[in-house]
Amino acid sequence: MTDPAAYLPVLQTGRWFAHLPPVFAQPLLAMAHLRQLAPGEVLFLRGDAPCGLYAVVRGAISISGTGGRADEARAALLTRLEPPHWFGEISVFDNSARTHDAHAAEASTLLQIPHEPLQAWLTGHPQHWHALALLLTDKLRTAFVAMEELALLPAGQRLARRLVMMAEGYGQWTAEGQSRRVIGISQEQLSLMLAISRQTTNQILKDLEGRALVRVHRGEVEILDLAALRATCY
Amino acid sequence: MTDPAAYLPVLQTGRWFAHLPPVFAQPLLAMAHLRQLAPGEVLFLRGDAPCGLYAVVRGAISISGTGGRADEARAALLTRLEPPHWFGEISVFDNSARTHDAHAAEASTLLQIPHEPLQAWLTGHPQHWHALALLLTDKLRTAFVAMEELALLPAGQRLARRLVMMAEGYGQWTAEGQSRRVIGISQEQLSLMLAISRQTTNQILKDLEGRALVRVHRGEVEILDLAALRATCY
DNA sequence: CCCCGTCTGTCGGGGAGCCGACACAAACCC
DNA sequence: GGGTTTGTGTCGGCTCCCCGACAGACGGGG
Repeated sequence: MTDPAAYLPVLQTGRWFAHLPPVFAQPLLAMAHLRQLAPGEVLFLRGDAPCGLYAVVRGAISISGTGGRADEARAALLTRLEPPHWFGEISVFDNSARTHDAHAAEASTLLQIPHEPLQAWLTGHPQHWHALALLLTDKLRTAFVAMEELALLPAGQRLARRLVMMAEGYGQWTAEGQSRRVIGISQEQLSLMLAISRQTTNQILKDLEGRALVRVHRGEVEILDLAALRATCY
Repeated sequence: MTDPAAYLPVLQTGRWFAHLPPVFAQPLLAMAHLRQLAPGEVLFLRGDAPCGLYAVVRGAISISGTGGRADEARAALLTRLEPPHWFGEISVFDNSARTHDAHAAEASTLLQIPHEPLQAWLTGHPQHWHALALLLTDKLRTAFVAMEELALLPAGQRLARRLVMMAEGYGQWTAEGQSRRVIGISQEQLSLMLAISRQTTNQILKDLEGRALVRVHRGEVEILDLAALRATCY
């Protein structure tokens, strides 16, 4: 499977790509290269020069921030991107350094639209900057919600909300109302995403399990009652 | 002073507007209306329909989020926008509801570029979507930094960093290395921006004052030693 | 199969920061 | 000028959550 177009069905499950006009979607695919990543392999690091736009079509990519200086170990995990998420668009717009580290959480396949060809094509078809900018507004709206939750909500509600969001693909799926039953993530990683300690995360999950809202397995959380889970967020 | 062009000198002090090509800057000004706001007056609320793009040219606008439901009193203050800040661009791009409330923190003057004329003009000149999107990337980068600080840093360092950012106009000024000596904001508002209680904010400020980094007045913080203040952030 | 690395479950101590309370000072308004 | 409103300074109790510690469970590789 060396043809990016083979992943069209996956890409179509994403809200952004599915709504793209064909005159933009087709050139995007035509410019795309396939990129295979082994588990743990680094795609780019904070501060790196722009290298293009990416889409996850298989596996999962961890987006994290190395807290300040290199000698400081504490890292914040921002999110975990699964198909059909697009990312890396900030540098496409402002031509500046990467804001975060990106590395493969598991064996993954990416579509890469390299920086220079993309810039050249957009220069010739500037009306499509608008559609591309919708990736930015999506992320900005998500970031605002996350900030507010981080500032105002106690750990339990933050965790519950994040589980709901992850179960629903962060609202990026084409299909309305659909949700994933099993979320594949370790408690450790979950705690890093929420700025909660691993121990507290475990405690909250156990509480949710006791209330029959989720079931906890090794390396994954199974959603038993999404509606009730959403209700605990208030 | 009823002509938007009269505020050109103010606008030119902003990084974004100053770097705009004249073929975009001039039509922007031509479409702009002046808007006067009394202290406390509401410009728009979370959930409102798009009403255009704004620039602060006098006074200050508070951007805040009403935490979830109306009956819940706790509100997070996101930021305080002073000249020559532009804002409101998210809705310009995705045509969706406002993410935050905006109200005048003091008597203010705004430039408003109404939604429909702006959309129409951009449809005719789509290459300028790119420049407009730089407002989005600026805010996204700022939001990422804020999220990481909120997640990882203790209250004291967060406060120190925010003071530095405010003294430097959030990096939006054309002039390099310049900074404001006095920041006009009450401790109450400062605490809301940082998700710190009013009492703790006061305690930290008093500590900084004891170390001769700032001086605290009623409704304002005076920066005495910006370099030393920046050093306390690590 | 067994070993070892990773993940999970749980306890208890300690601390940062929240919250209610209250006194006081500065601006503001008739 | 007197009363009101808004902002500042400060205390002590309390709570949520962090953190170190450790034991057990699972799973993958030699």
